[in-house]
Amino acid sequence: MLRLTKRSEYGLMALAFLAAQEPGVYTSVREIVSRLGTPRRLLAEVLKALSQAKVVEATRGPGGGYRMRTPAEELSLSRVIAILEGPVNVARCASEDGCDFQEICTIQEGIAQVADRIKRVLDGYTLADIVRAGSGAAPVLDQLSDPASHQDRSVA
Amino acid sequence: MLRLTKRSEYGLMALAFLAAQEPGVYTSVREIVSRLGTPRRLLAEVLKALSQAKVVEATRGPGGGYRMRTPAEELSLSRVIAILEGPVNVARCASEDGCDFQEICTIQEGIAQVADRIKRVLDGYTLADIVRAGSGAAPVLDQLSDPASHQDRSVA
DNA sequence: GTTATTTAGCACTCATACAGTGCTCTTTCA
DNA sequence: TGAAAGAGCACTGTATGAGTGCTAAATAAC
Ligand code: SF4
Ligand code: SF4
Repeated sequence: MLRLTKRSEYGLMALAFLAAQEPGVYTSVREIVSRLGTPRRLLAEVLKALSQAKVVEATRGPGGGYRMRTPAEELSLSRVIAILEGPVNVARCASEDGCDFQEICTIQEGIAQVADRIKRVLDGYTLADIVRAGSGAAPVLDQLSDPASHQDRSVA
Repeated sequence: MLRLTKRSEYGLMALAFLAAQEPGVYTSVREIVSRLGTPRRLLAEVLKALSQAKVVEATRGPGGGYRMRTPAEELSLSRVIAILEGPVNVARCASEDGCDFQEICTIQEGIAQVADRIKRVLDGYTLADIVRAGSGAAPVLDQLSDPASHQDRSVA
């Protein structure tokens, strides 16, 4: 359906929250959930995955919890998605499970291009960008990836 | 999983095939399937949907089938996807079913931006572009939607 | 060192969307 | 009149997504 999963969204919300905390301090799942209102256990699963991927780090016991490990400016959206729901493959032939039509498929190249462009968008957005957008500082990016611009080039 | 459904892919393959036929002639599902190797009934469903959406037109009876109705140059990828699997909504809060977190969500704006950019990519690609890419005419679009370019603007 | 707190690990269940199929009806041409 | 082809309807199986329960291991405080 070409939609982000809740795992990704919960993960991003939690990361945005963690990134806004005082650097170095640990925040427990309990507290994060009390702010976000997400299902407790599910967010725990998500944070565990992010921890294993070294995006955040954890400490157990009283006063324990999670804190950022990768700077928000260096954490791309595609990275988060890849951790939480697997690698982004708009075209199934690019994924490991492949596609039965690869031999005869005439749209393969075209779809691959589209997939690549979408991948670039996801690669280009960092957690910092996501957070910043919510703070009113709406960046101007409308002249980028103009809907029609690539046609002008390719037809020539 | 952020992936195109088979409906969309089958649809695009069929459209690419139809667009390559002699203008005006009708091609039956039977014949299309014999070339593409897709499940017969499923492709029929897909083409029916495309027909109802006025993208292709159909004639029944012997010698009947489908032919293009919307020119390949005017048929965007997002249009095809919308017909075959519903409107593209990378962020669920933008869709009709909404999201429970909209009130407190800090990533809403950021995600909306990402979703918008992805939507633009899909809007910008036409069936003609998809077909053309397979014909060796690989357009240069690498300097578009540069992964880092929007950061430079937004930080300033 | 016992206890409370908190993450780690494991293994499920339930809901939804995707993929694919069967059968009948209507239209159309020979 | 009969064969060909799309239109309509309703259904089944499978995969993925969403969410939960329980136990073990680590850590800090008492
Ligand atoms: S592009 Fe062609 S080959 Fe690649 S997944 Fe889609 S259908 Fe299969
Ligand atoms: S962005 Fe925030 S509000 Fe929109 S869908 Fe994702 S979580 Fe819900």
